[in-house]
Amino acid sequence: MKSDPLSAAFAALADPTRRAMLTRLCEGEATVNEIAAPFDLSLPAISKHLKVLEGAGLISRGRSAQFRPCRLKPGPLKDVADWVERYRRFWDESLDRLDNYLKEIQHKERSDDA
Amino acid sequence: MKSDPLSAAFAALADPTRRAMLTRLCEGEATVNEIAAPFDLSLPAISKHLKVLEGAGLISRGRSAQFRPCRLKPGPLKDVADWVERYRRFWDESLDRLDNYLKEIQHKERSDDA
DNA sequence: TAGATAATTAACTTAATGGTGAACTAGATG
DNA sequence: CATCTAGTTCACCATTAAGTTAATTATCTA
Repeated sequence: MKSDPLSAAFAALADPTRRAMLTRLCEGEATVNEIAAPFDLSLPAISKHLKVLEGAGLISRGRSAQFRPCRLKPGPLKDVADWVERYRRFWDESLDRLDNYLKEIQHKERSDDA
Repeated sequence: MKSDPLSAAFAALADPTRRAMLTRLCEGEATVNEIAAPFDLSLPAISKHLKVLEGAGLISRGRSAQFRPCRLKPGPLKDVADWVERYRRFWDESLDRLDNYLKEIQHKERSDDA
């Protein structure tokens, strides 16, 4: 993994387990065991995933008693969104082209029917 | 790397070299050597990066003579944008909170002055 | 045909990732 | 104090990633 923050964010998001963890944290703070519950993974594996998310700045962790509650830190998600947004015109254009193509096809088929 | 398309897209984007390649392709089609030029990397390394991008569906490659021109295929970028967008309210909220916090601080400092 | 150019494939090294079980730390509670 | 709960760290293993040089394929051109 490269060390720049944006690369770290993308790398952290490249794992479906970690994305699911973030989705879970949308509902609010959760302990490690709560986060672990849906996954068929050992606790050390969960702990490592959380460390990756924390390293990317996507979550932060507190302490209360023997719990280490995690919460979402959306900063890097905004950076990812900003980076990707610069390409919006391309997919908008592509969809336009697809749309035009489909219309063209339909038009042609209608002419064929006639 | 996980095999689902969204994970593949995030993983492909987790490398600054590959992100720079995509940025280059915003300007239009380019050959492998053109893409390689700005980087201090061997051609096989470039070739591998392009294969990762192609595998993630982020570029497509044609052929004309001995050239293999690459072009941007923005589909997966839209999927990434869609995934990340679901978190927008969180960073908006955070910025709101930061904004409120800063206003509070300023207000407090003003009271201190008084 | 011979050789130059564009790019990929092969074989290999090194480092990082993702997982495990076992041992450990910290705090709550009988 | 003894023990249970929450979670991390350690030591290890298998797989994948990212890079290299050398060899190979495909196409154009003298």
